[in-house]
Amino acid sequence: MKPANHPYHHGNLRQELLRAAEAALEARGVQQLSLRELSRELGVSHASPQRHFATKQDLINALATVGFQRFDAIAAKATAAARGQDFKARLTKVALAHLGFALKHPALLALMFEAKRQPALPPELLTALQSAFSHIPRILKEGQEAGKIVPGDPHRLALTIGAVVQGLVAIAVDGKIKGDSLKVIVPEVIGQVLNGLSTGKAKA
Amino acid sequence: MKPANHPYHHGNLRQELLRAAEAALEARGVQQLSLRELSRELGVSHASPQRHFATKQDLINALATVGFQRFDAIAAKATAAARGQDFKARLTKVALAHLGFALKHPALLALMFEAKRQPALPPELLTALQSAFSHIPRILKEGQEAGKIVPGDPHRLALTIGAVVQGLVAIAVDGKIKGDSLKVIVPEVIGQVLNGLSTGKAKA
DNA sequence: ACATCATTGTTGTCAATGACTACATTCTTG
DNA sequence: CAAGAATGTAGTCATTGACAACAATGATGT
Repeated sequence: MKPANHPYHHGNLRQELLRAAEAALEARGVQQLSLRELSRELGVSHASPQRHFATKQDLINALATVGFQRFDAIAAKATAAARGQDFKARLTKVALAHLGFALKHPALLALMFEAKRQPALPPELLTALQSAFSHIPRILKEGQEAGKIVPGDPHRLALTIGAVVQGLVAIAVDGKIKGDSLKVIVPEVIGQVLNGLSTGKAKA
Repeated sequence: MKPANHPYHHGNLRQELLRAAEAALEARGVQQLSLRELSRELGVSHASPQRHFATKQDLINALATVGFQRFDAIAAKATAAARGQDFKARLTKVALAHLGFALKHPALLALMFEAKRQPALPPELLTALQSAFSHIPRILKEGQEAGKIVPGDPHRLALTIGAVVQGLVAIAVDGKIKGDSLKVIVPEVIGQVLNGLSTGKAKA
């Protein structure tokens, strides 16, 4: 009846739903996320989301998946940009990339980590997740092979750095680190930790 | 009508609600938490929770508050038990206490951190939260005053250690650290980081 | 071209939920 | 022991997620 408004087939509903959902998520939180409200917002019927997300949890999982994919893309770009640079510089770049993402999309990040806790992770979510968390261990492994840091179990070393970055992210999201000081604090913290892991003891 | 079953006044409904809510939380997740279901479980009417928690969010906030209080108590006990011990030992004890709590109550911890993200924190929640996170900075400050670690800004140092512990917690909750190896890994990671922060460079 | 069928969107409905109101029972306290 | 505060109950409402039956569009093979 209203082909002027929109054709019967939206044509891009899935993407729009994800977009609107992310906006609503950042604005009102996960608890307030309502499929029907999203439908209203997009001018579609209340049942149309079902064609793209069988259940509300599926929409949430899809949100988490694209979140991890973006997370991954940003980290990959950061490592690429730092190619050839100092080992520590690369690590710092990736950490900053993580933090930048966290500060830009705090609610999405929270949703991502909540989704990670699901007992049965959807395969795509698992893939996106693994890829997103592969960068730091890879850089560490390279640094280890170059003899820059203590040998030991690479898994544990990655754990240490991963813990630091993850913790920094959690703290930064809480607003405990003011925006600009990030570029100062992150290299400092990374430096302190690397200092404890490095083979040579150059700096004080 | 049924004084045999239970008296008109439950007498302890608030506590029981919190208990049942925590159980349901760990069993089925926050999303599935239902006030009516809790009421049924406790054999009370569907409206009775309102007398104790005006809104569902209030129940969640109360859950988060008791969570932080327990968190705080455990950390306090750990520091007390390690009184007089090595600086590093005390830090490790607190970190282990944090991790122990996290592994015992993963869903509650997730809820706590989600609750922390609320724009307007209830005062009691804020108090409990601040108290729970006061232990590591205090130990660090003591260590700093004793000249064990680099002077610098104490806030930043606390940030570093806090980040590490928080990160370890997040990783441990994911099951990435198998139960027993905690006692090995945590001191190791703490040692590595402290190594980067310490004034003297004793160990390799 | 065009019939067939899968996609995608719509309307209608249902049970469950959180919140609200009016009312009942019990406890407290002056 | 009377008055009122606490606490619990029954009833109701709008909203929600899920489901089913149906409609419109798009794609495919011949």
